[in-house]
Amino acid sequence: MPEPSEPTGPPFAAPIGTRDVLPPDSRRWEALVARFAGEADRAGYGLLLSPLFESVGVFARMGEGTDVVRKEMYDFADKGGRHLALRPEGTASVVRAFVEHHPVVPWKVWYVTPAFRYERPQAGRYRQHHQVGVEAIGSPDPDLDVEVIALLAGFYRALGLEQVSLVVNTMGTPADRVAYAAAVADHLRAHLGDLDPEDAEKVDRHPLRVLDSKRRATQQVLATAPSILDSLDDVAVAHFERVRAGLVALGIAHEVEPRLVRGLDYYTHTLFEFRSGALSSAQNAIGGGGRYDGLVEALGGPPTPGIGFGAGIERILLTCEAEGVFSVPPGAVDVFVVDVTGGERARDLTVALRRAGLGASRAFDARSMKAQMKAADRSGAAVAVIVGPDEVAADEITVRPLRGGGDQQRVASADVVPHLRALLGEDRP
RNA sequence: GUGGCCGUAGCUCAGUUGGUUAGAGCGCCAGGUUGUGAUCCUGGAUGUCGGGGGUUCGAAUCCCCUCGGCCACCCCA
Repeated sequence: MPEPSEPTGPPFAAPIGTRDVLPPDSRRWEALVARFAGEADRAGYGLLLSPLFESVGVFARMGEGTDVVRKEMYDFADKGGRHLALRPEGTASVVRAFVEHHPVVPWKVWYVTPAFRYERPQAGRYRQHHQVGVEAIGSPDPDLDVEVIALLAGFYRALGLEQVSLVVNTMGTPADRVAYAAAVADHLRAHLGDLDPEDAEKVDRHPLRVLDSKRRATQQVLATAPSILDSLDDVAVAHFERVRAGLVALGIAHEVEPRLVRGLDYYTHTLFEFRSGALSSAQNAIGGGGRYDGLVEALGGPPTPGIGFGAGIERILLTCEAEGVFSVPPGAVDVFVVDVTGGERARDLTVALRRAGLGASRAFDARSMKAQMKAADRSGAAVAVIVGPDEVAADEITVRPLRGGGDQQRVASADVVPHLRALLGEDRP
């Protein structure tokens, strides 16, 4: 027992950068995930469930030079001394599972998962955020790139979002990528003194990351940097052309941004990012991905191409709010049982109604009828079923519509379920 | 990791140049005669003013530390 003089209050709160999502807000999450699942299912993608933590090496394959690997991972040693890490993004685990189970290709899966990164939180950025995503592994066909991009574009559209733009780029073949990185590094080294100091540090470690720097000094140097589009081989050009043609054919507006790099090292060929024009914060990337034709091999599998995307649930919901779309009504049961005879009848009737397929709730603690009716109203139920001494004596119950009018009436106990079904509509179970 | 702003009831916020038992709206709870919600009326509970320390006769108000939130950089979803 705390001393009266000691400060009270909860000793614990959700860790920095994390949050609880409570009802009714969580309804939006349910609905968003259900919508995504629907889109993915219809495109032939199956749900993949995989562990939230992996050997740290699985994620390290994202690139030793990336921030996500270098300083943002939640890694730890378990009691057996294994070096593990909480998933910082979705793709690596999927690829690991692919290598482990060698399914028939193309392997098309979707997922919904938390992702953990040790960063300073701000608007639209959390230490635990959540992503939905898909991966399609085993085919180099550029039309698969188009399918994946179209899937995400269709998801945004299904939510009602309109202020979403798509930028695409290509990193070319793995060889192109290496050659281009070298060319960029050469260029940057030639102008090392003119670069922003922060960016200058990255030149050796990760020259491509410098390309999308927003720093003014660096921008000057970048103006004369070589473009990836000039150093692609024929295969890469053909791939990119086919992807763009597919997007055009499907009416998916997009722009080519040759400086688009994205944070993960494994990308080859197609790279894309969806941005919201409705978010005021700097965190406007609401989904992105690309092709990773070397990653399966890096995780110990045979040379196998792959492509996928991840999309951030928090940011998507922020965008929906900003655009005023995808509002989800609060959950509601069909029936609320009010019992002022002690509660046994409410106990039995709610379960009976649920067994009959109806949504039913009730009040507890033997509260007054007024209080129970208040709770009934708050529950969102369409009707209240009232049980009092009179009803018990007559072996009846009272059915009272709570919205949309209609008079209450007494119904024989045996007829409750059919009566409610009729009242609630023909589409009821 | 760097910098700026902020932290008062469950929620949104007032709190005058530091001055008596810290307020409002919403929400919650209970009443408004004997069994009926959403409207209306009345009443009530809840905060040791994020936490700790300091200055002062006196601190929600000033100072320091700390925790947390927000915003920008960075990075990304």
